[in-house]
Amino acid sequence: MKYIRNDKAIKKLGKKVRLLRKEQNISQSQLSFEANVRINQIGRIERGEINTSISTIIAIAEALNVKVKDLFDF
Amino acid sequence: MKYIRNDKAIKKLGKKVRLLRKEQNISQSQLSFEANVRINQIGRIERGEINTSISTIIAIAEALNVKVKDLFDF
DNA sequence: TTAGGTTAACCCAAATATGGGTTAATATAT
DNA sequence: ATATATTAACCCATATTTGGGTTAACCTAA
Repeated sequence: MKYIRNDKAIKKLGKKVRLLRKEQNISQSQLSFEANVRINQIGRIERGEINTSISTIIAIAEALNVKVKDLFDF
Repeated sequence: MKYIRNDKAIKKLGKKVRLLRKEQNISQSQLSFEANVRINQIGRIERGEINTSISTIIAIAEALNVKVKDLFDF
């Protein structure tokens, strides 16, 4: 991951997504469908494995019915 | 831009970056140096041309001395 | 006008994310 | 214990970002 400058924040973001998803009692599969992001990506994002894009994060935030800024309040 | 689902938000983000940069009276070149992101990327992000990564946005936020969430308050 | 600084607009190679699929592991319920 | 659902962990091809560079356009001051 040569272009990743801050993997701690990426992991925090992943945990935040997982937390919000769990709070709403939905599976990765359901979030995948709602956000139109492949379940592979959802998993990788939650595990903090990838440096995902703004567009993907926006789609996930919308699917979780939260503001994008709520995913970054750390 | 096949993976971009929300180009309006990407354009808003670019405008926000440019606004904050102008407010601090620094050039793209200076922001590029501070964030360790190439000036090409800074320009493309400000113009809303690309769907940049979380890592790059975090680096830019830090260079602008703002919270990441401040870039998404729209 | 001229020089210098700033930004835009290209090009290319490499790194990474994404989509799409499969299979294994793990948890959960019956 | 046995299904069933959920998640992890792979693989690959393709799309996109990023780095790195160059050149042009535009502005501003000397």
